[in-house]
Amino acid sequence: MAEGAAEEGVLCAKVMTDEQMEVLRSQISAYATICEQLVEMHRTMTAQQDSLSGPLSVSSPPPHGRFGCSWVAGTRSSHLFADQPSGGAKISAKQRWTPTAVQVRILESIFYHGNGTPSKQRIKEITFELSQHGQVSETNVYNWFQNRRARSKRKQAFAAPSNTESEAEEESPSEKKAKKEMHLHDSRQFSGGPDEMSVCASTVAKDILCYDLQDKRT
Amino acid sequence: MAEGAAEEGVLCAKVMTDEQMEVLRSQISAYATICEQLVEMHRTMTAQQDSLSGPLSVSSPPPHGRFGCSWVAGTRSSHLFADQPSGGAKISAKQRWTPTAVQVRILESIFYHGNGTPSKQRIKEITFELSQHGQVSETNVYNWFQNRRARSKRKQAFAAPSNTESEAEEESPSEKKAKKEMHLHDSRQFSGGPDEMSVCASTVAKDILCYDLQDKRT
DNA sequence: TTAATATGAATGAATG
DNA sequence: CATTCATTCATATTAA
Repeated sequence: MAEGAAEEGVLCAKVMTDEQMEVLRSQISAYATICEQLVEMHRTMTAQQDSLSGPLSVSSPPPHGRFGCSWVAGTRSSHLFADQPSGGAKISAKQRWTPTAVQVRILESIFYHGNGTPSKQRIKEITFELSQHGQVSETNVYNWFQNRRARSKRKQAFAAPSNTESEAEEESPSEKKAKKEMHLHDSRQFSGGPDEMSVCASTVAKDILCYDLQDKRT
Repeated sequence: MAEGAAEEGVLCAKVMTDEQMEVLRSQISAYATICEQLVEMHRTMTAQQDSLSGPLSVSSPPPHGRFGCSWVAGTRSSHLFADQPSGGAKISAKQRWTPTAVQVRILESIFYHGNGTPSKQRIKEITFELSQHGQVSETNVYNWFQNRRARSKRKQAFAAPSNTESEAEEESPSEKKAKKEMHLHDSRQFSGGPDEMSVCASTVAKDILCYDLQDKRT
């Protein structure tokens, strides 16, 4: 259905009232926030499972110096196969590190902050901070920044050419995916047009709704 | 980008187009669904935690790529009505590039021709050629070759032992259909965990939940 | 509809 | 740093 909005003409100068806009914005934002909060809560709760609430056994929380199996941090575990004999050695499954949502957020934030080349020292710091939210190693952080840089750059290179949006083909009227390269920091406001609202909503404000949600769980 | 459109005050009987209405409905509905799923997951997890507490030491839960990444970070979904600029309403567009038959043929041909590593420049050329037969981006081409290479390698890994080995690749473009071996049902039971052997339980639980969740997204 | 497969895309890690 | 590899995720397509 390729329509170039030619018959529109007016181009929706205004199809929604401010009130409607406001309401919708709130609604969507609320949902987005709740979702995000839930994910975080879920993660936190699971982490807590580790320390407290161990009626059966205690299973050694990360003692000191060296954490047991740090490299098996964020095993994604797609399907059911997670039985890991926690005995002494079973290091047969080397899953790659998977940053948690919080970790990603932190990393993105730092990256966005403008440091293209974190020094060794900086890496250490970041690693430490991230370790508060999950297992990480300095190598992970290092790789992450490397990849991040490369990716950004390549995206830039690919996005440059004037992508003549010709007519849709009869076969694949698909649209090029546009990856968001925006790292919007915590701006607690929903300013901007409707375009922004979806983005803002998912990154802003997650303190208040937390309790609200906990109450809601029936 | 705040595109104004706020001080009109038309107040018509109909302030939203049907398309916009539809989009918003989908969006909100999607959020609602996600929230629902998350709440349920959280609740179930809480129950699990209560009954069988699995004090695993590490292994953060994986609310990551499965779904978390896709809607929290990814945002590949429709951008609300962020397409008012003459875009009209094609929110239900496909998100994944699907090469046309002709494009596939060309790609296969090039691939077979022996270019294992198309350079950036080569990518551009190929992209241009393909664009004569449908929409493509350089990223698409890049990914295609990446995937093609990996796939060839993998397929080759299995079928080779007792016949003409050291072969290049299958020349037939549509000869990639091959058998798939089952998932490795490697039941690795916890064998000899002397002490800490309560790690598996909770992990399994989480996996189930995760799986459940991802399955439900429809 | 559901399950299985094929395949485009995302990304951590490795290599030069 | 620049590319590439390997693994996994998400979705499109097809089969049961």
